[in-house]
Amino acid sequence: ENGGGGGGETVREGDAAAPVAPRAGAPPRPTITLPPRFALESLFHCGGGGAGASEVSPGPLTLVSSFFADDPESECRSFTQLLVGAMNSPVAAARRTVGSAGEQGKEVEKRSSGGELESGGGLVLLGQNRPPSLAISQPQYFTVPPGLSPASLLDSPAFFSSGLGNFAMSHQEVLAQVTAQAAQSQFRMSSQAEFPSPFLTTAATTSSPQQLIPKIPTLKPIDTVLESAEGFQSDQRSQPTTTIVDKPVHDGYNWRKYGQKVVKGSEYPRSYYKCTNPNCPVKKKVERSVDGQVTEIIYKGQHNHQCPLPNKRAKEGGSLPSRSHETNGNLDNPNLGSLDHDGNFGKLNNIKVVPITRKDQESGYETPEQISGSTDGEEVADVKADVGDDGEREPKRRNMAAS
DNA sequence: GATATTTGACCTGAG
DNA sequence: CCTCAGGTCAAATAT
Repeated sequence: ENGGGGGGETVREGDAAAPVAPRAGAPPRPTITLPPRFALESLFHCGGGGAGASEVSPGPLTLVSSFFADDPESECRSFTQLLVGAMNSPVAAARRTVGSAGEQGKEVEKRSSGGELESGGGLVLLGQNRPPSLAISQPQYFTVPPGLSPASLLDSPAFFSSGLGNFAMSHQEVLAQVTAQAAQSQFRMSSQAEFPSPFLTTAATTSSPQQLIPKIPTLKPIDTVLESAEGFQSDQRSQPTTTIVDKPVHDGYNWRKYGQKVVKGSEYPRSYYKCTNPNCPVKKKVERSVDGQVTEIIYKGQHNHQCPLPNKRAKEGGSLPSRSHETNGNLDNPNLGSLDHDGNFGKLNNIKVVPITRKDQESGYETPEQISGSTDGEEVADVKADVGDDGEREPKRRNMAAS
């Protein structure tokens, strides 16, 4: 049963362990050193960031989306598009047909066809919620961006060498790879485009898009060297595994780990985090390999607050400087628009944003628009229906107390 | 002492 | 109804 296959994932821990191993000459495995929290924050959510950055903190996804939409030149498409493309590709199709796809496959399929959020609590993959306005460049077929793309991905040994011979590669694996790689690209793209962060700027100005991949990691860091991930390093064409790096829990917000568990599907333990903000319902699940490399991150809900200041700890919570209106319960920040599902994106591997559903939505902060560019009343309806209370959870313990 | 993490137990929902 | 798996709680422990 170890089959899970997934496992292998080919994650070479050894390498990962060696964060910085600039093998002379060969730039094979760039180390990913992410900038300290503030960098990420400024990059993705807390918007603050850079001077030039829009004052509103657009969600990472939004950024990404808008970036792509904005920059056709890059030929890079949104993650969704990438996925779509991947799914539409013969190979993907073949895989689907094969039926090896698991639940995830279903999700993807749905997305590829509708591109809409699964309000039912489905996962929303990165870039999924591009607002209609941004969905423009959605190709019916997908084009392959030079720097990275489903095609190259599919074309890559990662996919083919292992999958070609046999479509045994689980859909999940494929998805993971696509996701990760796309995320990588988005990450760097958005970084360049939207955030003139010193780090990024430097990287952006000094390297070509493609070079950025390896570069990003080098964005350097002040002191926080996050583990490196295989996926990131070497060229995207040959990395089977998609481990990205970064300190799992730092995306600008403060998280408190409240649990960890080994899930069946993955051999890696999954950690559960909650946003430390008092009323923030956001949670996230982080899966990491034994090395601590993040293999998957799933966000749930939306922050009902601005992200804490970089230097300060979350506790300050509400005292964010000028962050305009953070209407509680309704951050309808136009920019956040489609997704700011809490600015996540900090991590790159598999990033999923899950709309709060039922019990998770105690606060019901999200709005349909935010969740998916498409208005999906369901979500909200659900939220409201369930959100009777303020946010306190009165879950199971009730029973305990009763007894 | 306060806060965060770890970890085993418990609860819930799905099959 | 039972079992399994995922998710969460909260005491213990660490920082």
